[in-house]
Amino acid sequence: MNLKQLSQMLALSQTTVSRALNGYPEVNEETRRRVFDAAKRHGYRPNPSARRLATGKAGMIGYVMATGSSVDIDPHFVEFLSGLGDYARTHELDLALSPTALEDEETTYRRVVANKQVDAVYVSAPRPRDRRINLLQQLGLPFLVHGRSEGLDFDYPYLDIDNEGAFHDAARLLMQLGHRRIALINGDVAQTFAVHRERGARRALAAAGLDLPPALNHSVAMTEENGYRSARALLERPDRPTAILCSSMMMALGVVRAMRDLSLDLPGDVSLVVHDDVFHYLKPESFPAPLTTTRSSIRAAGQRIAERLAARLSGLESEPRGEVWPVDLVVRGSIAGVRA
Amino acid sequence: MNLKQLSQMLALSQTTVSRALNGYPEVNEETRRRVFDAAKRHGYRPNPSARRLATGKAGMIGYVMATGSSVDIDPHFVEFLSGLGDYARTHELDLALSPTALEDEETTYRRVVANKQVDAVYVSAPRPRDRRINLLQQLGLPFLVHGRSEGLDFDYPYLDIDNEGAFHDAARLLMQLGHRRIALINGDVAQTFAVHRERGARRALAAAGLDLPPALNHSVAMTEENGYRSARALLERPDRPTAILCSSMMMALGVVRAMRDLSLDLPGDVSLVVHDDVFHYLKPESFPAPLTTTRSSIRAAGQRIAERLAARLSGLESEPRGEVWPVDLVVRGSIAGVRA
DNA sequence: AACATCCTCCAAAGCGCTTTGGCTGACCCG
DNA sequence: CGGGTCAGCCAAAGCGCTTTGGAGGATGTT
Repeated sequence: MNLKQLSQMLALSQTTVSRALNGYPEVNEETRRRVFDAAKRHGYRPNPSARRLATGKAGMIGYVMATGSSVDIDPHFVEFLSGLGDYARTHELDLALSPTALEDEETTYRRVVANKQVDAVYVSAPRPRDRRINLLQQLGLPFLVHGRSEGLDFDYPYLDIDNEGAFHDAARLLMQLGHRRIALINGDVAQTFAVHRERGARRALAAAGLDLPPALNHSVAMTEENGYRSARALLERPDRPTAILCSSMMMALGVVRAMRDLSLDLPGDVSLVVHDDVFHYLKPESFPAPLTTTRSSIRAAGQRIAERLAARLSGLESEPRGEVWPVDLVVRGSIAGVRA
Repeated sequence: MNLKQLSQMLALSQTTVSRALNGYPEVNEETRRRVFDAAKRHGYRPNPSARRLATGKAGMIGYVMATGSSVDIDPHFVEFLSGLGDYARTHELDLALSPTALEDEETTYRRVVANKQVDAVYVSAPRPRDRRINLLQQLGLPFLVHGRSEGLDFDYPYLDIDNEGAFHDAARLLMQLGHRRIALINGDVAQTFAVHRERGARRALAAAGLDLPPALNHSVAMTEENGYRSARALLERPDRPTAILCSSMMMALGVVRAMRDLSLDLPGDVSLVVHDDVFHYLKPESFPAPLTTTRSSIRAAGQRIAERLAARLSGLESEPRGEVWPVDLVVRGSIAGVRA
């Protein structure tokens, strides 16, 4: 059943039927009603390909996904997708994933734009001076960044959490408990979130006249194994830190393993604060001591991003607004006052 | 730059240019060459929307993704996506994700088909008598199943690993080491893979005249917490099992936590074999004792599935062929002979 | 020399929708 | 009562591609 058939059925022109369905004002309400229910009765659905061709709108949001043997997609991505889906499914909004080699990212964005495959894209894991953002700005494709870049000379729409504030507060709390040697096991500082977390920790330390020496500042890919290695390196130092800030639950697994290997008690010997993105499959309570965490649901972020993206598509949102969510600091048993 | 412009440029008809580009035979090789390089020089790329409308082919593969508060997307999905992307990016094949509420799955599939949004779909996490497979068969949309269903009265294309064989071999190995009370902490038996794993374990046990009593047979969602709970329940029994087969690394984390809480030694008190889907962020070596695993890379499966899906799109593959991969049994330190 | 055959290429008709640019008749106003 | 306004509808022109149904020559056949 297509437009033509439907309009013949109703003894109306395609124009009128199309307009009725798309909510244009120049059609009698009575007629509109007739059209709507004939459409419903016959299960008419406009053909998206035809509509795309005519309007140039795709009705999809896109994601350019870098893959390849050197690229490990973040497990966070799934959680994010869940959130995106939560919103999108209620709006029949689909997501187009365009896989790309890391080095062809730019080409892929250009292809996606040239082909009008999507109306907007979201970009994740932004870096300082992220080239993708520059590119998208210049290509004029609507986008939304999950996270933030830095050092860009224009505004752009994003949704980020207050990573700096979170790690600042966490560090301050540790210092209030008497800790002075605090280490950071961070994600890759090529990514902005990691830069921000380091900055937050430093700011808190600086407020007490303290420093974050390179030896106590690790930046690695967020895997269990890297968490383990970093923790070993830190905890085997003669002046080992009495507290650790850790950027991911996965790495935290490695940290507690290292502590065990070294027979260190959590939180007796070392306090631990971890950032928790809220996974259903691994919770802060599942550790030798329940973890104190900076918590922010990545899934909720996915929902919000889909919502804003949809708003941009329908023209409800247009300014390059940044949105920063505060982060909960949830105190549990993995921190303690420093030993006398 | 569109077809019309390009053909004017070449003083040829659109027909000829289109045919030249699409490899039809009725065009002079000399002409074809001219066309090809004019196209390249001017960066001509056919507009996919137009092509879709004309041909009815979408050039995308689809995935109907159930989301919702009651649905937790599997972390395995990311790994799978990586694999799919590895292949797809070299072929400019995009993936369309259609989020859906669990209860609207059928509607969503129908929508996707009616809209001709994709040329084929893949379905994951199949269940016995999976209704999606029936539906797709009946709708005539090409598809490929990752995993297998059961109890269907027709053949369909799938890629699965030999879950039954894997758990059979693992159980047999444990018995060769003298174990007699072997427990299973399985995924949700509503899913076929879990059914197969149970079947494999049972078959091995039966060969030695042994049984898998309900008390030793747990089927739960594969989270750390569930792994912990199941392990606690098992290990607090007076006649606790001396070995555990576990369906996921995440659950295995819970298992070792339970063992620790109960001061049980791995592998001294309890042997452990775990299925490993090969994640970069959590490895079998990251456990109190390196885990003996049944190993099969889910990422490799993703690659292969993309490859077969592409073959189906281009008509190279058409029979409903099932493909079953053997699973490695990798022996590491988490198993030991049973104590005297 | 007349006719059949290829080989190349082309004009034009879709694919199903949106949108431009009217047209018609009812209603209002001076 | 003639002209203007406006609501409501329509025909037709795209959007950019593929594909059908030839057409025109060159070549080969008898």
